[in-house]
Amino acid sequence: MPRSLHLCRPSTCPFVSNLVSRSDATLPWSNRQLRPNPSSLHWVARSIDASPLCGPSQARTPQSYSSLLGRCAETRCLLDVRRVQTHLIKTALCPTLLGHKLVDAYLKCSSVSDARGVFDEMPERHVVTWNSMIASYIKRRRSEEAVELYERMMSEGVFPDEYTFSSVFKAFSDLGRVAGGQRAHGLAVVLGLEVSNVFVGSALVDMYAKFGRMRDAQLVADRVTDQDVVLLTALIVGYVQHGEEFKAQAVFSDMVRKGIKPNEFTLASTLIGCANSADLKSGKSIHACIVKAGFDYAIASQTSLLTMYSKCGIIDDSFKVFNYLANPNLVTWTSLIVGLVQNGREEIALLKFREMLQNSVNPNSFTLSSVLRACSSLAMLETGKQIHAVLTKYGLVRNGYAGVALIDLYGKCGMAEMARSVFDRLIDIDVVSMNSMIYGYAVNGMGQEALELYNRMKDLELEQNQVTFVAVLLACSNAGLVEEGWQIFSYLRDSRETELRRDHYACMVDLLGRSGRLEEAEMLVTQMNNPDLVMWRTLLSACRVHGDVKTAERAMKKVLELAPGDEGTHVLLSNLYAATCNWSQLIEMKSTMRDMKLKKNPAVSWVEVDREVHTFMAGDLSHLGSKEILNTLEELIEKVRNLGYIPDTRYVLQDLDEEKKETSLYYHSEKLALAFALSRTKNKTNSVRILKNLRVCGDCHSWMKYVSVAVGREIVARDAKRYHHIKDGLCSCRDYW
DNA sequence: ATAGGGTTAG
Repeated sequence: MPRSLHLCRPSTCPFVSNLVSRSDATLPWSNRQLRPNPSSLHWVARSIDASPLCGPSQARTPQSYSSLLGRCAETRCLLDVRRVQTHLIKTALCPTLLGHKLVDAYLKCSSVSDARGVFDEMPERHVVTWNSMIASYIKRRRSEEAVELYERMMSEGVFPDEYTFSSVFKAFSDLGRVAGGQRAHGLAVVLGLEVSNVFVGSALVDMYAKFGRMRDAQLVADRVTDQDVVLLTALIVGYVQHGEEFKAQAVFSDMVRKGIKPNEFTLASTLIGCANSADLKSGKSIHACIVKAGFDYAIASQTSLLTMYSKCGIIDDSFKVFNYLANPNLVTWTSLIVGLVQNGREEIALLKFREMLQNSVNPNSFTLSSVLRACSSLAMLETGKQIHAVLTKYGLVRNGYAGVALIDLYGKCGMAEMARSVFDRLIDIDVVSMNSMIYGYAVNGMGQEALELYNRMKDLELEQNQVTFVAVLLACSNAGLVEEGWQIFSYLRDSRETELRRDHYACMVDLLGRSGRLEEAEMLVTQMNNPDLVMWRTLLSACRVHGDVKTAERAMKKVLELAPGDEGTHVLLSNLYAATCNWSQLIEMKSTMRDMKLKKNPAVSWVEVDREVHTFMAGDLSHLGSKEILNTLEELIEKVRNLGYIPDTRYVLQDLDEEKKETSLYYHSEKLALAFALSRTKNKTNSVRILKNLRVCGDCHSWMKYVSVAVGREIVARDAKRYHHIKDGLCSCRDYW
């Protein structure tokens, strides 16, 4: 009988109702509710008597009720169980056995509350009933109630058995109750169940692994007499999740040697170990095991295989694994997307995400936070906002991971306020979310806001880590807060708590250098042991900003000692020579660069219009809309010249005459991108956002300030270093970058 | 009658 009959209401459809009652004897239990007046007690009584399972003569024996409940449990029909219970209450037959049957039937019908109701009414309960009740609480992650029952059963004089233990440890690990778990473990030892039952043993191994007590997990595993694949897999998972890939690998080889056959899950977990340690060689040997064992289509191990290849940087092989699978599930899709994002293939990640949706696979917070990371690296704000909407739809905006990804996106897209509103709605604020928010303020030059959060972290006694200090120092640096930065830096240097890292020094050198205190900056670099490339380069760029040729040359010497033939350095110094009109040095530098066959990393700017990314290179007029770009550019140039803009040809490194220098300035990638964006969004008043892979050029920076006045719109420009919010002729960086 | 391990993220 099709279940859809449930949709028919008996009272409105007498014909169907008749039909059903006539053929009643052949119906499964679950359709009896179609009868008129289904809740009547009389009806229950009659139907039980009339049931084909138990004729009138057997109707009142415990066996008949027992098998009736068995049928109800099989058909998973809650209403039937309730009816039998109603009938049963009037009898006083075998309460322990039938009570258990009722509890069991309710649990099979997924009604824990009904089961618990019966459970509580029972005068005495068998250990099996306790076990069923505890196990279903655990299955539903109601660990608190599971532990409560476990403790109550003992106080009522019922001893836990191997079934109890094999499920109850999970509740302790879920609640993080180490002491309680250990006490239960002690009892299991006393009852002789730790060593003799592999179910108990593996539950224990799993619990200790989840507590991070791998030594205890290993000790239990070693004591269990008949180790099996599940127990050893639990051990491997523990080692992998605590970064001991080597030991995981050892357990794996050991089990193979002992002749215990790894299954799909064992292979999956071992592979994650290979992925985490980027151990391609072991990963490939596990791949061979998978093929040999015939797990080619097993989803878990294939997903791990995909992850392993992508973490080893071989994303093409991840694709091969993925394409081989007929039915990738959500996790598989997500793994592929994550791998693509981690390997810098963000565009393909977004394509795959769309394909996933088209295949009716719904994303979760894992998927969406990865997709958001793709959006923020490409600074695709519009797409990111759509993902924000999807997160809202699934109720995931307050989720920590997704929230942090959103904060990063908005921070990196120059929308610190949006980032903050996401931040303020997070359910849990932790170090990572704090760091992202501080970093978001930092790249947007909002130093005070960053410091405020930093202080709030201290008030909340949130542990601060290396990332926190880098972010807050960067914030000081980008906002020119020298004193505040110096204070934090010296606090770090004097306290023994945190080890100062290269990045902290680099931020401080940057901060000192850019505020013109080049002497102190240089001193800080020389005070470090083994200052590396980054340090000298940081000093060098500070020299460029302040036109300090002498210090620059010392820094450059050091850089070239550490990295002979470093192109960035040559470019930086030639920028400096150009800016300070040291033409002879510039020419010399250029010929050295030519001799060394050094080429400038080409400048690229891009812009998102109508959810599409358009890329521009300096002087590249091959873009589809190049005619409209040139027209807009010309219009803009005329307007800004009237406002007082004068091209700053110091930023042209080629040896051209002045007029040609000016023209070459006009075709800088950021100008092309801005002109394009403006021409495509002519009748809009919101801000335009452009992005550049290198630092924004000085002339373009000043040009954009004029343009913001000319078109009356805010221009948000992200360069390699930070954000520039340009509005009404002023920039948030206060011409300091 | 009741039981144990797995794959995706900042």
